[in-house]
Amino acid sequence: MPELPEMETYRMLLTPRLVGKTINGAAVTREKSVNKQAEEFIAQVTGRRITGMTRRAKHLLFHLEQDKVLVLHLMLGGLMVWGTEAERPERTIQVELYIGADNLYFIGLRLGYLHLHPLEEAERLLAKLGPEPLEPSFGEGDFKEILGRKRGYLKTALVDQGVFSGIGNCYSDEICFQAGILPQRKIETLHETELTRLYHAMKATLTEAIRYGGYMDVPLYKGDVLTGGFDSRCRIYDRESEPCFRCGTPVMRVDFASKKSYSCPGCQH
DNA sequence: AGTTATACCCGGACGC
DNA sequence: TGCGTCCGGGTATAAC
Repeated sequence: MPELPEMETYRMLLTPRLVGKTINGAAVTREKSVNKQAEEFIAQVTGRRITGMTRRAKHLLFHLEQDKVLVLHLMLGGLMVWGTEAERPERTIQVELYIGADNLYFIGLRLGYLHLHPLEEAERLLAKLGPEPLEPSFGEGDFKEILGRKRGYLKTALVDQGVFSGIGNCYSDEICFQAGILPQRKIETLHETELTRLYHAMKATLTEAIRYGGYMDVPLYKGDVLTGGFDSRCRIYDRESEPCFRCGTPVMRVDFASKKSYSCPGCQH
């Protein structure tokens, strides 16, 4: 599911394609995906220029003229396709934006949404999110202090958007694997050196995932060779029973706290 | 404060 | 090909 690296990839790829352009129109085939009546949503985005693209956690923000912002959360299974009318995906499309000669198609918005807010309101809605793990100012000391305040399972804290933002099911497992720590460890049992490893694993894993375009399997546009490059670099996620890349032990799926989680019982402790 | 349960939502994968 | 069934999973919320 789209997490921080996937949304950051979308942000990077869409910025040169959208910023400075004007939304010529829109279509809403699933009204629940937007926060207004379809006609009102279309009327309010049409004619507005896109002034910038930013990301906060798993949210992608389309900044529009006059301090309006479209806040996108893809939740489970949501994705975007950028292409001409002829390249319209053979999928159910919930929302589409017409921008220049191309369309931006929003697909798989079941629980996901594209909400239009005044900038102030959007900021207020996003204010309760935890710090961005890749902010350069987010240091090892901050990481240890924040995690040290929590109890319970390590994985639960990693995917908690109020603790660190943007990490989901896949990357929490990848981070734990890289750090050599089991996701079902209780936070209070983690040693100083393990916290250090987790901090560096978090930075390294997310940075690498962004560099390779995340693990989404549908290209954003025809000829997009970046999106999804991390899929083949996932070390642990969704590899149940396959040999661990580090020690050969079969990867185990352990479900706890109503989450599925993959780890290696051989080299994660 | 942590933990668990539940609702949300429906496309698409799967089985027959 | 067609039709019915059911899963997925981040987030908000409530209850314990």
